[in-house]
Amino acid sequence: MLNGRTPSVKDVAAAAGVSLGTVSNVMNRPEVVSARTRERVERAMADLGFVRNESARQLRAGTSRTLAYVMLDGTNPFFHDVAQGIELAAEDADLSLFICNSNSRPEREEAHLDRLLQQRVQGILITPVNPDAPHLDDLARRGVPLVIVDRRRVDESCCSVAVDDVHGGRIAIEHLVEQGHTRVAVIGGPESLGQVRERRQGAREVWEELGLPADDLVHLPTEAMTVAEGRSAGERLAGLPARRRPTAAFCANDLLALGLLQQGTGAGLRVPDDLAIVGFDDIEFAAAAAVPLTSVRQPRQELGRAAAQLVLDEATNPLHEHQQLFFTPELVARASTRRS
Amino acid sequence: MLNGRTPSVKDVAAAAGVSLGTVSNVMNRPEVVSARTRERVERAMADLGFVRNESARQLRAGTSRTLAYVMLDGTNPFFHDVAQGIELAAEDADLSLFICNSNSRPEREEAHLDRLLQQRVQGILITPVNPDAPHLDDLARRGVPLVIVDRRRVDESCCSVAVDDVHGGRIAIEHLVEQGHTRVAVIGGPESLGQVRERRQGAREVWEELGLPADDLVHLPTEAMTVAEGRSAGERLAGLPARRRPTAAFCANDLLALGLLQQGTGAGLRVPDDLAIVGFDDIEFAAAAAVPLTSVRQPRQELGRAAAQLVLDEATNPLHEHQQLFFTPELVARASTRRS
DNA sequence: GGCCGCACTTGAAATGTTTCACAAGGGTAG
DNA sequence: CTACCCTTGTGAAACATTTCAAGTGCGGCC
Repeated sequence: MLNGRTPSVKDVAAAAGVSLGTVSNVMNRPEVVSARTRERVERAMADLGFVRNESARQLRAGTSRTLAYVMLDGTNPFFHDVAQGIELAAEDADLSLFICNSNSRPEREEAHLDRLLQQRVQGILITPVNPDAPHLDDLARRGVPLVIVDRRRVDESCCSVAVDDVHGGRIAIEHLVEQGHTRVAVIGGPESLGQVRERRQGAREVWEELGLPADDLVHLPTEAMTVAEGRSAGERLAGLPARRRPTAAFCANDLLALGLLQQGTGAGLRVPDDLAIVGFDDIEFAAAAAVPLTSVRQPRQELGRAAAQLVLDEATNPLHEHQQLFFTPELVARASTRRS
Repeated sequence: MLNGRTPSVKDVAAAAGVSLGTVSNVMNRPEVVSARTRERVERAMADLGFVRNESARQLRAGTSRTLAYVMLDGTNPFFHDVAQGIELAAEDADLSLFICNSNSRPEREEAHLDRLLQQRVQGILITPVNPDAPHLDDLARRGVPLVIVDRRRVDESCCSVAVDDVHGGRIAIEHLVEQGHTRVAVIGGPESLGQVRERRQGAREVWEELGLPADDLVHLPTEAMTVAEGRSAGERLAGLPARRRPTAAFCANDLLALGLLQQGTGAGLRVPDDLAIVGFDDIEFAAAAAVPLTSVRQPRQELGRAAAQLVLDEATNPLHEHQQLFFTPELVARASTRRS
């Protein structure tokens, strides 16, 4: 009778000798069906190996049971920690999480968003290539709950969860100056990333406030935030004339810092004595580096969890108002800046 | 007329003055509809901001456009590289990829599989906690295309893609012995992981073949394959009496190796002079460690890509036969074993 | 003029679930 | 005995799409 098909509620109903509606009730409101029938239906389900068809459920209900996170860069563990935080919150709300990766390419990002729209996901969390891109407005206009993670829009037209990057830049530099450094490199790029700009801005602010000469805060731009680019920055650093060469570096993220660390030690520098290094994000590998890395810690999982809560609020609470959540990063001092 | 709803084909049809069927044709077989009508329909779609409802499509078509990968441990970058390979293949086939993470917990794994079944995904790729678990049989019996990644079943009852772990263990030890080591630690666990067993088995085989005393291959079990466990193994290693203490360690994965490396250098050991280290997987951070790590390289992305191709074959080719794909790992020698 | 074939379009059926108004039956209060 | 309620179960409608057999109109050909 099933001739190979996967069984449907109809088959279960037939097998248990009840109506469709009753089977549905067993699944969705078991309290309204008598113990005897319920048992009979459950038995039939087990016998037939029934599995509810989520598409049909969703079609009827008009809403899916999934959230989605579009991450910016799958090679950076930071985003996986954020995703983990989201997943925990999603699990609590009994939702699935769809994880996508734009790999910093706007066209991939758009393709993913398109798919997610088609899937009618309940809400979208995203660390966008460009938080002010117009296709994000489209989403908001469509009424899809949307939260921007680890960035924010200038016009605050949707929720966002981020860290105070300017402050992060400040505490990194304060720490280095406290350690006695007076010539510091600031490494990061591309300039199009708001975070790079803000972290550097924080650095510059403090530098100025401390009355240090602007020339001694050396800006080394990179093309991406990767280990490889960190190494390349290290080479450029080594190429500077000795009297201009910084004794410390503040990297806009930990991957850059790890690359720099590797290149430096490979070239015979002692860290931190010849070159002190501060990273940003405090990914797990920062602490596990052979010279454990001082880093500006972002509450990675917490970021994700908070973002998920915002998106759920937007999805379920009619009185929802957009919020810009801010976390304050902290400096975690480790061996890479500790004077021996 | 739409009163807030998101527009459906029906609305588009009305707006364009055609029937439902025609709108559907514009989307799915544009060649059968005249240029004029097509244009009119497309205009209507754009005006209304129509987005196809994937649930309805899927319900009618009976098949979804998604694959899923259930990874074992989200904190290990290795699995993300595998996922990346799968994603590339999925993208080529115009499919979405659902990424889940079981975090090595069987109950999370089952919960994820349940969900995926409900979603009627086209195929499932999984790095299971236990490849021989009966719930995997269920999937196969249900006819869901299934590929096991980086493990294999003893009964070969479904496709799998893996690396020859015994061989990996062999080349790691061969390399260390070539470098002159005659007392070597083998670090890894828990024993329930087939890979740990096989990598160690390869190590033992070579050790024996070379006629070295069994006692000098020291087994240090760990509770998990994490950086933290690597550090703890390092402490135990340091606690051994000097004349029994190995001069080299083969770790069952790179996270352990990184932990060991960190603990060792922190305790003042010189790597590789006092302690040589070989890891396994060759994750990106292995090369980027401050003492770049010698590692047994798995073709991570390739593994994922091949697995995706197998699952697609099973999903689309009626003549599909289960295959056990094997890749041969290679040793990548770096500073952590190079005698200075 | 009638017929055929072609290019395009239509409308209804089907997919699997949930919901909801309603029915049936049994118990209870009046 | 009746009227009512409560519990339990029913069956049809609705969701948005795709598919397919059938229909429409048109031009050409005999």
